[in-house]
Amino acid sequence: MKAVKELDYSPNIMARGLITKTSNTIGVFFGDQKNAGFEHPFLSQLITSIKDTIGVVGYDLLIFSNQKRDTSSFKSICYERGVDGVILILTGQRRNDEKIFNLHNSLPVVYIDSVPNSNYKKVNFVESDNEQAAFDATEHLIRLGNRKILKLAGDRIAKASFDRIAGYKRALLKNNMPIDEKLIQYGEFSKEKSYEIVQSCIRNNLDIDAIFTSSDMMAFGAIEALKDLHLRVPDDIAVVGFDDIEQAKLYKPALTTVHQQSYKMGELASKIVRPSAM
Amino acid sequence: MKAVKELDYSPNIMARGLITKTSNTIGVFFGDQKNAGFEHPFLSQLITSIKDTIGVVGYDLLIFSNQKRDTSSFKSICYERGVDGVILILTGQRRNDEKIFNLHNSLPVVYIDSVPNSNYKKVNFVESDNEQAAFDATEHLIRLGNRKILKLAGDRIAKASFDRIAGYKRALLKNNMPIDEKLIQYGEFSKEKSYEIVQSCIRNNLDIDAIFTSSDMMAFGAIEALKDLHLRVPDDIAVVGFDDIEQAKLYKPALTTVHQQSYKMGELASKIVRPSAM
DNA sequence: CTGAAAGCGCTTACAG
DNA sequence: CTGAAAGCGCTTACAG
Repeated sequence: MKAVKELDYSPNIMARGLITKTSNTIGVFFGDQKNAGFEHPFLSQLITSIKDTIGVVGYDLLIFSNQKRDTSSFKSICYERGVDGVILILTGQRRNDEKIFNLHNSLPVVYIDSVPNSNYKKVNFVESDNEQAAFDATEHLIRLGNRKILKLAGDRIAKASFDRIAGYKRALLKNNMPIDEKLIQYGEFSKEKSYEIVQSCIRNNLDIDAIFTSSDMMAFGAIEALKDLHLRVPDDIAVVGFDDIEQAKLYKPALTTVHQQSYKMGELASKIVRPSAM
Repeated sequence: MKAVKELDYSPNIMARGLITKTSNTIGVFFGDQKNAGFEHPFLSQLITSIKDTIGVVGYDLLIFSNQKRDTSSFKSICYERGVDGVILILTGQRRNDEKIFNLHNSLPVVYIDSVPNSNYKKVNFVESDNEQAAFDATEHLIRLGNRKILKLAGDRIAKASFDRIAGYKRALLKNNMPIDEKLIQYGEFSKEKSYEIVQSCIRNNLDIDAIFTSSDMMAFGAIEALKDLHLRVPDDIAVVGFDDIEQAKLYKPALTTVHQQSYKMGELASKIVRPSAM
């Protein structure tokens, strides 16, 4: 131990990993689209929480960023880097079933808020109760007297997207309101895309009195579009977001939104991926 | 190659690394204090940009999160994980010279916005021209007629902190204004700490007409404190921030602030740490 | 050009 | 209990 100190020695984890088949590393796959980078506050909070939670029990965090191997399956990428578990946060990203194939039976896997709809019965995942949350948010808008609520949904892939639409529909049905498919648009969780959709809806005289978006960033895009068209929020058109990111509080007037416990979600995912250690 | 496809084979990077002494991995040390996590938009943009830049040339990103080895030196941590280069983003964090000792001559190292003041002549670092930026911002406040400008500085360690104070001082001197050390306070880049400082300054009747903070988050803390004391911004007290994070734009009225090109900084740091590959 | 051997720095049985 | 050997999955010289 004296020599260890003197030489500032520490064991080479690669050599150790060759034997023990462990690396004390948790891998994370992160959306690679613009709207799904760390800049998104909800996602960066997830990462912070994962980093902290696994750090306490001795793990480092590997972010898969290498774009030169985009044809490999997630399974082989995980094997290649020898991670002990993997967390998938693929919000807003095209999911390729081929890439995910076989991943689940080779190491601990958990999705956060982005389990593919076709797959969610077979895998671990952490998410908010999106259906109920969307139901509550929509009812809130209805109680305020709104009747023509535009649902600015996420993508057509993730369970979270579908569930938020389902909650919206359930609230309409419960209040004996018709479901108009033209009032359901897909903003891909993108502020810019949402801006465009709202601009085009208003310009095409779509009759709406409120907008319920599937993320706060989408809500900001929607509000910007409304303002640019000289519509007042919420007087002319009410807007409700989803996520409750920091900006929602700072925004004046503060954005009405659905809170997601991002820190807790990251923590829980970390514990699922390393059940023994935590 | 047919077998490779069929078996979904990919080489074990640990075994390969044992021979080649490379891992196609860039390590990142990140501040571990509350105010320096990914939740800080400036920092999460840096990480996004590093992730993207190194990803294009085939690298993954290792975030050192393991808290169980906090006594090791950075050098031994890097050796242990076999990273090919390391980026240090230690804003707002106590820097321990012992930990950094010897790191610089064992692998490519670059600091972002956080080089220890005692060390900055010997190492690579990427930063804004903080002195000039602080000078410009302070002059802006002076031109608006402000005479008693509180400098809400960062910490007492980082070069960026000192440089922003230096720029502030130079602007005062150039305009024949006295430098009052009581008007320089350290907010540790923290919103909460800044809130407290401003509260206590005002309660103690410190005579100020403007505040120049060293980060936007600190500016938000300052503004919150002023509002809670029923002071108007900017009518009673003007506030200028630093960073130009997304929130600064969304805030109403928009926060006056100094722009930092965070994406470019991350990109540049990535290129320095892997000069051959980019 | 092909194929077997040596060796990277560890851990884990195993022999002494 | 101590110490040498085998082996993890690769790469790189080297022999054939």
